[in-house]
Amino acid sequence: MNAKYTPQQIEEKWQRHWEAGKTFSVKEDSQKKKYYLLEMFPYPSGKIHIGHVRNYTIGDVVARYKRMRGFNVLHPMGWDAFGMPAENAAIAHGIHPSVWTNENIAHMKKQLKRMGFSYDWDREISTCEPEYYRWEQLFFLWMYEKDLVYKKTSMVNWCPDCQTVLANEQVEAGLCWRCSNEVSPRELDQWFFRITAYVEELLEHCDRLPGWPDRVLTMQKNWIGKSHGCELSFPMADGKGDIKVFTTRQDTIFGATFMLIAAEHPLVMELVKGKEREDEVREWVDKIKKHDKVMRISDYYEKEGIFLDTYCLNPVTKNKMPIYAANFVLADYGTGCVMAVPTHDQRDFEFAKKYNLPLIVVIQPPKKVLNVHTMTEAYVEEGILVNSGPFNGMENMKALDKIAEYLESLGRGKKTIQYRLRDWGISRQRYWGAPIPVVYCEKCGALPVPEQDLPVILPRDVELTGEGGSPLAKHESFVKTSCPNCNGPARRETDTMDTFVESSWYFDKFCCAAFNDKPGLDRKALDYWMPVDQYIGGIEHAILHLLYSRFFTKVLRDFGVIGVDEPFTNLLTQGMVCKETMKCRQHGYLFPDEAKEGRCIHCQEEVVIGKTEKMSKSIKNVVDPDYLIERYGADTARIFCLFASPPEKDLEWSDQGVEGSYRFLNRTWRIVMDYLDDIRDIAPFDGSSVLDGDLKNLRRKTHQTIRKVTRDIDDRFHFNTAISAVMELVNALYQVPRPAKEDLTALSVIRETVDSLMLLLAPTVPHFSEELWEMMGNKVNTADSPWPEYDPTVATEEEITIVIQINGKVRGRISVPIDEEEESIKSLARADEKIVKMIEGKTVIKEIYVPRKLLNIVVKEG
RNA sequence: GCGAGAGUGGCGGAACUGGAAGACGCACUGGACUUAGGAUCCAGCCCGCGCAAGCGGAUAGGGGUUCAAGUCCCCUCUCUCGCACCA
Repeated sequence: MNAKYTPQQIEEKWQRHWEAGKTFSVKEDSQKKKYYLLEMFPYPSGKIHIGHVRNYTIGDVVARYKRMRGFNVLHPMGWDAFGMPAENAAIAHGIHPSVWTNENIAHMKKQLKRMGFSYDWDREISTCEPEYYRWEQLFFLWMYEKDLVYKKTSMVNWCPDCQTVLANEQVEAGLCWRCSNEVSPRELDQWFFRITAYVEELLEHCDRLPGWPDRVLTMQKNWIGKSHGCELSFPMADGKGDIKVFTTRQDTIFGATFMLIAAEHPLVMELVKGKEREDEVREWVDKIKKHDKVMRISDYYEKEGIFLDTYCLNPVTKNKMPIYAANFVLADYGTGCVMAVPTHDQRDFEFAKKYNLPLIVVIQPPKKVLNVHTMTEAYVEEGILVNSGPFNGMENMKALDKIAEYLESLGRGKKTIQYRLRDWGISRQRYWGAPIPVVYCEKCGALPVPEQDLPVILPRDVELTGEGGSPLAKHESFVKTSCPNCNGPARRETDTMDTFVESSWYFDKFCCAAFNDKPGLDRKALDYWMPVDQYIGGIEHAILHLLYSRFFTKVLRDFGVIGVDEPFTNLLTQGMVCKETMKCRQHGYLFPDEAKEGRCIHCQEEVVIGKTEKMSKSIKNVVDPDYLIERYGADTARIFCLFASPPEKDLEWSDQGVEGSYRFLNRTWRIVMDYLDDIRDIAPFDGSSVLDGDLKNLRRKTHQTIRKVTRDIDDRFHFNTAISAVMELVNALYQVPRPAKEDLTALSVIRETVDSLMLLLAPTVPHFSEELWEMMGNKVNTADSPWPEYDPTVATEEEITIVIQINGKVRGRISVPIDEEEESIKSLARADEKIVKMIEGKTVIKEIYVPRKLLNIVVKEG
């Protein structure tokens, strides 16, 4: 008899069972309702960390639950296998990135299997294989044809540490998203995906994603950054041409007194060409260009500019406006030129003060009067227009449209929309990525690789030195090729694609992993499985990955490859796993096992407990999943991750909490084992006889628990409260006096409770549940059993407590049958000794009765 | 600066649409069983006064709406996250 709970043995047994029986492999089945559950696939960095454990446990519970509810569940797993760490490891240790990556994949796969996740491993994909990335090269060609791919020379974000370009989305406050080093500008030839072609749809569809957290949608909307405004043109004072600006504040046009141009803008040098100041301006521009982006956005640099010895005219006031180049104007937003209204824009105000430029107030606030001589900051609130010709006296916000129309009638402007979103630069000067399928011919220029020549396979035999630049550029047999147009000598593109390209369509590939005909995606399979019903991953991908995936889905839809507009119907962003940090004065940060009884194991110095932060190797506050599995088993790790906090919140790791979860499993195991011999051959209670007392209560509690757990999982993924409900049921089972062996009715009620417990726990602690379930003599595994149903009649309480309030304060409680009439409750309350005393001598103004909850008697003195 | 979210016992967290604040777990305290237990089972556990039944207070702080507010509204404070010279 297996009396003791030994997770290690049980877990291996069931994992073998699932693998041998291919329990979780799925096929399209038009008879069954599909459910596609996806967790963000991992980068194979080497080992699974607790963040993965949490993410995948949440997903696994939902997948297993939906399966028990009768859905045809697709729950795949794969590897986001291209990326820089592989290349860095190659440079540091002389291992080829593919070897490093594949070894990591093998190890992490083993770890995932040890967690008991219900993946369909037949669909495993690895994005670094040509069978995968060849299709994205094909999509690239199609996009090229549709003008959704283009090349341009541009200032790019260059990370000197990673030796590569970063997309705008990958620069965080001027720092590289990966290595946190400063990003500097650099001029490079880059390939771009025209994500801006879909900007309006990407924005509009945000409102069609009710299953996404508001936070993520807001972040996406802000990132897209739609602004309504005007494009205005200001004639040059010398009559030669004009300068165009974008503004959202055309209401302030009468106050525009000077013009600003981004320092990097080509117009700057054009305007001073041949003038006395040309050299001075060039020097200044060069200086500004050298400033790091990170410095320019901080307050470190003051606003500064340089006069270009040129004027334009304000189209409505006809005033002469001096033109300056300025360091704070963005070259790639709007037209790169800005009309400056110093009275109503703080930046322009500071600039005007510094260079002694004229101010004109055009908006007066409601309560005070602005004076250009005494103003200390720009007035940016709403007000009444002044000094604005025909618009004087209007509210500035209401004048926006009128002024736009007026400027339009003058032929000086038109309403436009600007977006913050820029196109997605995908060129990376790295080796370990998908080659961009392009060749350069001396005669014919840049040409896409013909479709029949795909895939462009990433060669294996390269030398990785870490000296910068792509190693592919030095690989002669890769680089040298012939022009598809003239057959003359040509060179291949040696940049590779941003790895976010692979993760923008992997969820499609999972639907048809084995499908290898053009275009690599099987429309029939996609039509069955897509969209993903539930996507789960970290909030850190709220913009990057999720926006790119949405874009790619729309592109593939327009190619007819897929039939959905949006890839992910519901999105859950799980919180981070945090833990307190520990420090020793001599040895710095300590790993958990470097501290024993509050002392450092190296020097016996007392350990200082630091603040709780996201688990990270660099501050050593990590927990090794392997250790957890060995010590407690995967089921304990799983249930703890779910129980400690709701999934969208951060989880604070607690070793004692893990112990508590382990204790709960042991406690449950013990009571089931205790009853095992008596209930193994007994069928669950079928409702054919009338129960009372403890048994009736236990059965009610059982059905209530089924109801609670079902709702908690279904409605809101609150696994923590679902688990606490199950704990209550176990506690209730312990409270029931042990029935006699002959009391078959009692034992059948116990059996019903134990069966329900195992089924309710099956998605959370699958090995544990399967083992006990099997021991109880069940023939069909929990994984293949239907989710338990509750009987609402059984779950309903018979006696309820009605709270009696006087003036909103709880003054008593009475116990009544569930269907007690309002009138009789009122008279019961009035008869209550305590209540009588409290309302004596007072006037009852009214009584508020909330059915089955409370009675509030409102009284007043006298 | 702009935007979003959060603030509840010693701790993690419950409280669904306004209706018993603190479920469940951890920690702690006591008891039982034990040679022993850091195993297990049972019980107690927001704060103040009280032997007690009870009374009063309490959901960051202040105000409001309501018969009734952790929940709705307004103001203030604190923290977290995202964007950040986007004209």
